[in-house]
Amino acid sequence: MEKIKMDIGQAADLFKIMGDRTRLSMIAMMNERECCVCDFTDCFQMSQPAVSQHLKKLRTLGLITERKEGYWTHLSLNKESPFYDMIPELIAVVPDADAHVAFLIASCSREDCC
Amino acid sequence: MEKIKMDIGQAADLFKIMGDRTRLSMIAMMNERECCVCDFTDCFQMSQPAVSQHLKKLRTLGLITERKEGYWTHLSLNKESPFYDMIPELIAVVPDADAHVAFLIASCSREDCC
DNA sequence: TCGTCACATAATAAAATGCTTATATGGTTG
DNA sequence: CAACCATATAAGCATTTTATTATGTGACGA
Repeated sequence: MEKIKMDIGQAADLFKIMGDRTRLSMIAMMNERECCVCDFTDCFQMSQPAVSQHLKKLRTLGLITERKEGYWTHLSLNKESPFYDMIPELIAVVPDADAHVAFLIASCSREDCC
Repeated sequence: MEKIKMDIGQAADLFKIMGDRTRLSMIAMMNERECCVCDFTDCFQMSQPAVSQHLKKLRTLGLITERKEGYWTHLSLNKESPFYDMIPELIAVVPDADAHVAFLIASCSREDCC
């Protein structure tokens, strides 16, 4: 196991990515289970390209991995990321994150996916 | 003791404020000890007004309190803030935060203050 | 009382952010 | 092959962020 190398600037980059309600929710949801892109377009009240661009930021930071299957793209937190271990701990600090995630996941109502 | 009320949007606001290297460092330093504004102008390679504007954001979120004494303004994390309990936990998640804070505090080299 | 010190505020400019609509892409299905 | 579906990318735009320089303010000390 390699030693994690991270300076405070990289930590700030992670906080910055999490400093948006939509992305924080996405991360918290993926912390619970693998999610399809369509889950996110279902959950959040914004256009599909807006969701896609938030995902791009998560990808650029190396936070997520994808698995394509038929029509759908399934997203997970990237186990190889140096941030991977931090994420559950950061989410755990947020009061009522569990309830919020449960609510969001319940509102992903596609039957033909996920 | 009142129950903390916080939705995910407010948590995102906190992450956003911490999503800047300078402010994250300031918060981590104040998590260690009370700091003077001059500590920050010493530590960070930017103008005094830039430091002042970062502090304004921390104030606007209600994250800090001040104590004036002679020339100097001493800053602490605000115990009344709903975020107060979260901060040490969030800082604890950042690898090597301790070493970084120690380095920064060591570089605050005023002898007539703090 | 006048200059100085720590700090805040104003004004401004450059860059980044986050949305929108329109369009492209690549696998799927008929 | 052709239409379709999930998703990405491009382009445009308003807003926000973050720095800089210049200036204001109020406490302190000679």
